[in-house]
Amino acid sequence: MAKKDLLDIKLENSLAFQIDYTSNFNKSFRRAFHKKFMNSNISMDELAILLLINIRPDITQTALARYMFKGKAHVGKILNIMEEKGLIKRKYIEHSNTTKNIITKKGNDILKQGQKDFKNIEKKTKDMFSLQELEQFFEYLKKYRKLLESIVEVKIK
Amino acid sequence: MAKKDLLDIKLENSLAFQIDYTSNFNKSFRRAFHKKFMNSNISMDELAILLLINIRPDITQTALARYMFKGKAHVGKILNIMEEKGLIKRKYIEHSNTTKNIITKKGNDILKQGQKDFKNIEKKTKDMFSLQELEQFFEYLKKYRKLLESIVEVKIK
DNA sequence: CTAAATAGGTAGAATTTTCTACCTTATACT
DNA sequence: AGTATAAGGTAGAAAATTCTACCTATTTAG
Repeated sequence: MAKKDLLDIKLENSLAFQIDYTSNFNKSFRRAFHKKFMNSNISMDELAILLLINIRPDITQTALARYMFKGKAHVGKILNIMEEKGLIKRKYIEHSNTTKNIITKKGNDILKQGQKDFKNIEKKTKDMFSLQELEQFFEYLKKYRKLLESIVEVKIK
Repeated sequence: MAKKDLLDIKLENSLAFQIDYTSNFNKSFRRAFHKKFMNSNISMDELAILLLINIRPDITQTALARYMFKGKAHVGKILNIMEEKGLIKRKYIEHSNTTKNIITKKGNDILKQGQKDFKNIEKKTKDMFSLQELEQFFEYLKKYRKLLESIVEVKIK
């Protein structure tokens, strides 16, 4: 297993490597999770979008992209697929040059299920991390992003 | 800016979202960093591979893949590109069914430069994080990966 | 009022990454 | 020895993501 090997190599002391490693791990997890539990054929990105729209019904596609740190073109494609799947309905708003994404009945059902799955993860999270630890963890992550920003400007298109 | 907006939305309290956000941020950073500083036309992945081979000259392609949490097919392709670029020389070892990747002079020069860039980041890291904080950060990341593992098995092909 | 700059959005090509299947060799087992 | 199983690798298709350029509408500044 990779994890054990990691102990005897210097690279593991590098924060950049650690984050990267976790980042890739996370990505693989998302895929595996999706395959195992999302019987409704929805990706984690799609679920994240449903969650975001649910909280902020008027969120624009560009704002979605910023939250998710993906390109707006990419998010637009995901949104189109979501409409094809019947999870949302896209409606162009003439006087504001934006498209409103409305969660359908089907989308809402899946959202509810997804929220359950999310809650499950959050429960597990709370079992493993105290509130204080969690706050600190967030703080570290934020600090790390700031660190990166201080080296080059990070932006999306 | 997305960062400010993040404050007034519940999703930001989710560890999964935070990690994901940082993960994407990190990826964008790598790209931006590469564009700005890696005048030698080498990607961060390629540099990571050089670093790994440098530490462990006999590392196999599959092991590389495990460290980097990518598929071995993908790493194989990166290695081929690296050979085309003249960073390494790939040499098939008959009696062991493995391919040894040897860093060339050119690869070594770039490695040296890359190590400098890395050191720079590590210096910045040490300015921002105390040793204790860093250890804790690593611990949190490890714990997070364990958390994910407890939900579904995460693996690469 | 008008021109320039900005923000939301889309299309299509290009790139990156993953997945699947397959080949070869080494190792384990009886 | 002989066979099953695992490990290192590769090829090619498929999927995900990014990039570039463009269009439209809105806002801003002179």
